[in-house]
Amino acid sequence: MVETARNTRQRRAVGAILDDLDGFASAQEIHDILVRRGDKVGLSTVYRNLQYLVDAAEVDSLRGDDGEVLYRRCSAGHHHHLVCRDCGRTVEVEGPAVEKWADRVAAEHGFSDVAHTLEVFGTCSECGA
Amino acid sequence: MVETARNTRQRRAVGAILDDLDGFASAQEIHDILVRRGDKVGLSTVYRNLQYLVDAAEVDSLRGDDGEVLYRRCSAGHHHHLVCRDCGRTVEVEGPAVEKWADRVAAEHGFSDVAHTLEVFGTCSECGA
DNA sequence: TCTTTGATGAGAATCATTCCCATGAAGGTC
DNA sequence: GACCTTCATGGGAATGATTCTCATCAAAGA
Repeated sequence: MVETARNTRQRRAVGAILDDLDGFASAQEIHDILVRRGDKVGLSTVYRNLQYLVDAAEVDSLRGDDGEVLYRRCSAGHHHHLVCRDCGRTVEVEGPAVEKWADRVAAEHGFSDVAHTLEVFGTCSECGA
Repeated sequence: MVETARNTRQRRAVGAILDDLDGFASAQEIHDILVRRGDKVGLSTVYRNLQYLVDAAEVDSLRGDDGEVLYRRCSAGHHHHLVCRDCGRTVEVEGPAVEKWADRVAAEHGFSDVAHTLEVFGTCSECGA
């Protein structure tokens, strides 16, 4: 018998929130939304399911300024984020030049097995008004 | 009378550790080194002084995978880091093209007040052997 | 030496996140 | 549908980094 992830009410609820969200949100925020909405889901369960989704590459996570981890459903493939630090609104962006730069710089210094993190933060046009 | 930062024993001790370190270290690690060395410095004081140094741009900080904040004395000016994920050895690198790319992308999407985080991780030549 | 005032430190407080474990419910099987 | 196995859940405790509090200390100037 093959092990499959169970399709629980709670897992569906977390997924539904992520579908509705435009930008990144913390586990606590997602939990708050669920509670306000009337879905009873434990905080531990929210964390667990977010982690499942991250492992399954269905959700991207990044760390905000204050160290909180933020989550967002994202498209496949390597990309970076332009995030509004006020409202969290996010634009996925690509930077082929950056990828090449990182690889080149690493190679120049003899580093192998290279990875990089790159996020751009700013204030979006709406929040800046 | 002008307000100046006082040159305390504890502040000098934290600075001395940073001078000796090659790579990034956490506040707790720095505190451990001080204690082992026999310098009696409170943990709060280590945090405070590191924060002073960061504010004074004498020290760079970044967040490791586990969310811990790491500190390292760095040269002035905007730069990024190529960090060995095994031994922590760090090379400061510059990427003017990346800066421009980030600003351009942000501007294209109407974002203002732009900042970015970029760190490159890899395995250095020594650790890769 | 004396005074002023920022600096220190020990522990409490905070906050996100993870752990624990008794209970619940998917999903397969008959 | 009843049953069983096993993973999922949840609520509260535990963890761990960081910050806060505040009584006490010690720079640095007068």
